[in-house]
Amino acid sequence: MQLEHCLSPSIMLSKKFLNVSSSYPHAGGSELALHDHPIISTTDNLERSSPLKKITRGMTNQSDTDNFPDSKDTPGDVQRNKLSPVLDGVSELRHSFDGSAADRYLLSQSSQPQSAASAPSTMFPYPSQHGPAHPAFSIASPSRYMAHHPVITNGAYNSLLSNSSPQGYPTAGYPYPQQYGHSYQGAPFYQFSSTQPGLVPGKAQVYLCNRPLWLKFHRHQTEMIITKQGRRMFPFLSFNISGLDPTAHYNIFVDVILADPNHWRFQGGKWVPCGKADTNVQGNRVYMHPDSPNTGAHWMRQEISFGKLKLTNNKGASNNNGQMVVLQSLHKYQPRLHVVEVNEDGTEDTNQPGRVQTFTFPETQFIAVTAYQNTDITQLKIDHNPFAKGFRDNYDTIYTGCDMDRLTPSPNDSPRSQIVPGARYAMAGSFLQDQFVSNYAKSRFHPGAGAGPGPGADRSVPHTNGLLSPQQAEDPERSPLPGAEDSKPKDLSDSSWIETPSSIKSIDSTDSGIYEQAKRRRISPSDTPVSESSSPLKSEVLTQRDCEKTCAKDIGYYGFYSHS
DNA sequence: GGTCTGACATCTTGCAGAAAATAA
DNA sequence: TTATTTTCTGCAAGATGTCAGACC
Repeated sequence: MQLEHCLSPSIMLSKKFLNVSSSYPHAGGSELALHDHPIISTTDNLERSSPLKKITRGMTNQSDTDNFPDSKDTPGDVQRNKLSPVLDGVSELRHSFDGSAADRYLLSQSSQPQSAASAPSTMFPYPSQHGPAHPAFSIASPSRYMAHHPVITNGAYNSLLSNSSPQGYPTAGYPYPQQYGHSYQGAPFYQFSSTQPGLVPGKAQVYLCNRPLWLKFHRHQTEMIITKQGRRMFPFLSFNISGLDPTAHYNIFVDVILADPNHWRFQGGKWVPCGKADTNVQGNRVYMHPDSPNTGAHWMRQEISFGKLKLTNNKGASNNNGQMVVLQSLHKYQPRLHVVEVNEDGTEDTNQPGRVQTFTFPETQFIAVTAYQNTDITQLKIDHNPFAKGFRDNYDTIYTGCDMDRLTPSPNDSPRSQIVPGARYAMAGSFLQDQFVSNYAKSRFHPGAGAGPGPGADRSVPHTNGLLSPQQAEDPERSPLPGAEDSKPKDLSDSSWIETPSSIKSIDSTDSGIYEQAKRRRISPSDTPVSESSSPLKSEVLTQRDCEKTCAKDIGYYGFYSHS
């Protein structure tokens, strides 16, 4: 076997990148109205004559099992998909509870429009846009459209970012070269209209599945650790796609490009630009989904997760198996999703235009770091990443009981728990649970039980329109279930999370606010000591214990999960 | 002084094999 | 009763943030 065939397509793609100097493209496309949420998506008809495609299939398929078991068509997946219509039946209720959880289950194309209309719009499609606006990527000839260190410049949405950023980092003022796909319409299921400028009916729509979690981090300016051996992203990129031709074949991959031309530094508790970014760094910037190439039906059937994607600062990592993306510390990056229609054998069809679609989600921007700078980010990581559970304070004494409860296997609880056999796994947290489900589970835990912010209160980021200012993001539609309103769940969390404006709290939280408070007090230098007697922690513990008793008896609790 | 690196403790994940349950 | 499937258990590998020290 030729050595070249052993390489990941992403590696080979990156090789093409290396031959091109970086630039700051300014395509200057027309910018659509930008309302509540900016959409940055491009689709380009690019060159298509890639020899790479010919080797894609074999290599990626080979890595399917090893690298991406979650994306396979496991029985659990099938089961999950079968459940979708049923889950849709309670989607409206879930939206009342928790937008992130609803996101998860509203992915089904059969989702009910009426539900969507009343939903807090935590997830909505980002339709691709067609036209040579942003330097979208082409499998066939990536170098032509993207340098190895391409930069997307900050534009309209960054004004929103800067407005919403607690650090107030200056990000605006850089003309965005991309066209915006469409403006946010306020509904999670945006229907294409051929009359809309810049949109092409029948083209793919992409949902950022774990958008609420991304927004939480984005509020504080997401940081991603990069190490020599590679560090996984958290949150990781996870998408759902619709609008593909079920029978056509597609390659789906992610690349990471510079989000702005600055070198960043964490100073005075906030990120500030400091000099120019080094755009000459070479290395792999593309991560091909192991399932690629595959049919549109395959991609649309299941979540497309990039949980195994690793970030590294090791330039020599380019010759790994393509699992690692080489970045530079203290630079801001923007991941992008690319959907490329290919022939059944994985080769590109050179005769048809419009087969490359690129999607950019501003909330997934992050600054690469070798050590966390912002303690808020650290805390969010600890709170939401199951692997970091060991760093959660009071986990054993406070959290275990509720954790057990909230993860009690339920038919609908977690797609993940359906995939993994055994109660042990159902009980255990997982990325998916943490990213999508535990919010939901927490809602279960406090179905109007007046549980306060404990597990179920969110202290940081609203899930409605995460790029909005906290004031904007206050979701009037986020009405709790009857009873939850009476509980005034915000009260305690408001008092416990000092740094975070109360207005951006939501009931969407992956984890307990209890230990979050404890840790926040411990870590945050700006925190003021809270006397034990008056600590909300104690009251929350009591509340939580009460909840443990009541939840088990709560008929509504089970009814909420009942399919019938 | 800022940034990077590697060791560390803790936890999750994934796999293999055993045990239990079910079907033929 | 036997074969197959499902569930459970144990363990190694891997992922996490922290911390101290090295590097620039």
